[in-house]
Amino acid sequence: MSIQKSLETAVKNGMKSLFDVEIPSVEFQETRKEFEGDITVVVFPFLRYVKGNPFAIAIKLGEYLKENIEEISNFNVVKGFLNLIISDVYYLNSFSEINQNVDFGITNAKPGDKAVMVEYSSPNTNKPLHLGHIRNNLLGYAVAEIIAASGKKVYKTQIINDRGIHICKSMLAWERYGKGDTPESTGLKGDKLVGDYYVKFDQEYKKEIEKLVSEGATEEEAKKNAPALLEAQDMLRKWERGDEKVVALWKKMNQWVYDGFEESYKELGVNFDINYYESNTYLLGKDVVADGLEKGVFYKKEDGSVWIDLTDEGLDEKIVLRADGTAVYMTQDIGTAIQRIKDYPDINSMVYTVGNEQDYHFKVLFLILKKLGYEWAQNLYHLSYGMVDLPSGKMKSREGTVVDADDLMMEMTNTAREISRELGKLEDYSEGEKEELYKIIGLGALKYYILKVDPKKRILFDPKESIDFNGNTGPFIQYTYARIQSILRKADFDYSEKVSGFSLHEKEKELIKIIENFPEIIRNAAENLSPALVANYTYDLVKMYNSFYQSVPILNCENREERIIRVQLSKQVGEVIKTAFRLLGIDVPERM
RNA sequence: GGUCGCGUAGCUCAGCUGGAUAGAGCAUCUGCCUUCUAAGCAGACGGUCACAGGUUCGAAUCCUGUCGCGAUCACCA
Repeated sequence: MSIQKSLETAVKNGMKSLFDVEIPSVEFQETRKEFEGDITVVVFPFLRYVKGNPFAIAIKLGEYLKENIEEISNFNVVKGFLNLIISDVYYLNSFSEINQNVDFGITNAKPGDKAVMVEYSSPNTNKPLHLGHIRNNLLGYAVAEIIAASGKKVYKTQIINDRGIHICKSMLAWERYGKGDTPESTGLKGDKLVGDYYVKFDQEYKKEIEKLVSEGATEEEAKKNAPALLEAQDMLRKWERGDEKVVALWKKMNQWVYDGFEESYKELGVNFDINYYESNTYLLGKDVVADGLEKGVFYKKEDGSVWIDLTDEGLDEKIVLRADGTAVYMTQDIGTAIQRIKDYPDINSMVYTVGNEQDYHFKVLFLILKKLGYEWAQNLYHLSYGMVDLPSGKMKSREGTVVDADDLMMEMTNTAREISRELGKLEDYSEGEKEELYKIIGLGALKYYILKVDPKKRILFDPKESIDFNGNTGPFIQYTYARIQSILRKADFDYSEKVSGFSLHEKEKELIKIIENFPEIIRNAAENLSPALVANYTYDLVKMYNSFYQSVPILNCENREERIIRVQLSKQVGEVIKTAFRLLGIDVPERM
């Protein structure tokens, strides 16, 4: 279907008939804009098979192609670069096909195909979501959407870390100092309320340590023996025994947190198909360990702990079960992975969206699953991303140096409101419509800001320098979309017919070329688990469209056929923007 | 110390499996709103692609080493 594909065989045939050589592959690239042409064949690699002057070979090949390939209207040669000029007819036909495709860019999953499970977010229930979670959620959600658009069924999931000492700390502090406070009574979001008690615990704990130290204890002893910690540990034991009172409190406070998270997720525009809870999964994996012992994948040390030796793979030995038979993090993750395949037999691939601090953990996890002989273990991916750092360093929730997710989203909306009011283009919108729009723009700015960066790079976020709304930003792209919609609203004539018989403007041709790439970009982004590829593609497209928009009249174009193709192009660009942004989880406005 | 990742313009980032004179945005400066939304467009300024070797017709891209930053190397999760 693509011209490149048919050109490849043509070039091979040409080399065969001209020089009697077999060329294994042909390298194409877009012709640089300082030269005339659309696609360039790099002739240098052929020198390995044909002796001679690259310039002369290129000329001969060019003549052959012009002669034999209908779409090639002309060519020129610069050094070893054969620049081919593709006829307008090709581009018009190609665009017409795209234009008729309602879901251009999207490949639908075929029934019976294997599915992918994408895990992201995976919060702790003792503190609210912060900027780091935002990156995680946006990446995970976008990657899930992109994989789905590339033709696979996707399940989105999160594993909620709802048990452990941290949540007991919040519970304890709430019991001690909470005086029965609830989200309703305080007006606080549930996750915020619980988070506050987590901080409160830490403060009290520190005070107790200081007190013990002043009474003569060493720092070590004080940390271990502070009453608050002992009580929290006691609470955890009670929880594990199923103590009714503790479990009830645990359920109540976790529910507050879930309600709070739900609000944040909704605001952020992400969702999940299935939730897993650690309270259900933390015991998983132990039987697998027994199985692995039998197979000889693991071995037991004298004290009874179970290990895997990965030194042959250049890694260390790693514990998979404690001497007392309890599970470690790794045990749990092994068990959970297997459980998921049991729960959803149609999946054979999983993507874990987790920060790069856990690179090692996932390397080991995947290796263990492979050694245990699960064939789906070949298709496990760690979508590893860099931390979001503040100028002051790492975010630490206990020290209060965090950028809260809800606050940040609200600030972005506020900024959008200010800018929008200043521009004053929406007098006829109702307050409700305006507020909705500010949210779309503010969140668009935030999401694009984070997603346009290669996931594996770390992001330095300076809260004092607000996120931009001009240039390579979400609002810039949204603005272009809105502009296009404005044109479409005004286009009160039938522009559905396929037109021809005129020569394409340079910008029109460039636009078609970029649009043609969209499906390839999605495939690429899915394969590389990189929404940034989609973001940057969209930017390039929009940049080109704006240039087109400024340099030619669209609705006011004299020639009827050209007017039609320009409106069609505008509409198509709008659709690609909309689709691309949908994959990134960003909305587009009709006006702004 | 071992392992992994990153290092491109003053700042934030693109640059696909090696290809022609390394591209955008922000910031600074110049132009463009009586025509379809100026959150825009056109242009100027700005680079020893961290450094040193190597591979080859050709290296920001691949390999090796050095330096810098980060992460990790828990019977924590």
